[in-house]
Amino acid sequence: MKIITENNNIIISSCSNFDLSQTFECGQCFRFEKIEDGLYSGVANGRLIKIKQDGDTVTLYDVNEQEFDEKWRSFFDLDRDYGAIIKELSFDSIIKAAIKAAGGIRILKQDGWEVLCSFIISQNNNIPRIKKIIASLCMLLGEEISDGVYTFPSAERVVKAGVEGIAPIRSGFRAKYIIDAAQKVFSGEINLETLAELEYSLAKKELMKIKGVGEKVADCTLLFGFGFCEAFPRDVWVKRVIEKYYEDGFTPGYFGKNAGIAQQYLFYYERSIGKNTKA
DNA sequence: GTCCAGGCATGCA
DNA sequence: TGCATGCATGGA
Repeated sequence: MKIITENNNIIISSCSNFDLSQTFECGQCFRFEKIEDGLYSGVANGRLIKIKQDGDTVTLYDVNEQEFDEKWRSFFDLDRDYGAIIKELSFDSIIKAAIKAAGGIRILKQDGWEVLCSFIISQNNNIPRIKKIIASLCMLLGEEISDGVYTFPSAERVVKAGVEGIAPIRSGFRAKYIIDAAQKVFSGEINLETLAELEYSLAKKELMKIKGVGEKVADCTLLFGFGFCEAFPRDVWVKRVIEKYYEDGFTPGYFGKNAGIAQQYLFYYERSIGKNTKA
């Protein structure tokens, strides 16, 4: 991997195990959209960013070196050796096939509060609608940083809006969960600043104090927002994979300390099969 | 009209 | 501890 700055763009070349479309379309984030082939735009780290991939070259537009080092390097998880992880994980034919299909996924290090809130919204819901609800939450309570572009609202803003206040986003029964999460985060009852320092099981317990946060939402939050790669969210797709291919041979801990990354490969893989075989 | 969607809270055995 | 059911909403 080589990184240079050119015309206030960051150009990353020889970038292995990094595929933008897999990374943005594996369901870990909800605020990035494809503008054209290989070009994505979205809001993260409090700003709008455009990013493009051409072969193994990735360009971040309008980003200087300092901002890249402070924010985007960790956001795209560029310092993790995915090659080594893939090698370690390639111990059965199923995960091997999943890696073949999804080995370019990077686990994005997103804002913890945003991830928590997003995955509360995700429950018993479909991805297009999850995106819609999040977009309208941002428009309703976020900060407009440029024309029609909004940041994700703070927990404080959400608490102050209340269940009635967020009614326009039409999140249904999840509204009370969103408010409970915002209340606990804003009050400090749950401290997201120090959550990453806890042991995985303790961090998970903390998040599950929130109404509407069960094992799956907690695991997604820990994996996508707090760097806990051992978190293995069991959603319907992954449960399907386990039942279909592993039967009884699957135990907690099967994928080890990078179970979360394996989970994303399997999730993407199983969904892509569905898409390709739909006559 | 019916079913489903990156689940969870609740009640009951 | 484990299992069935309801839940808001919108698209297929």
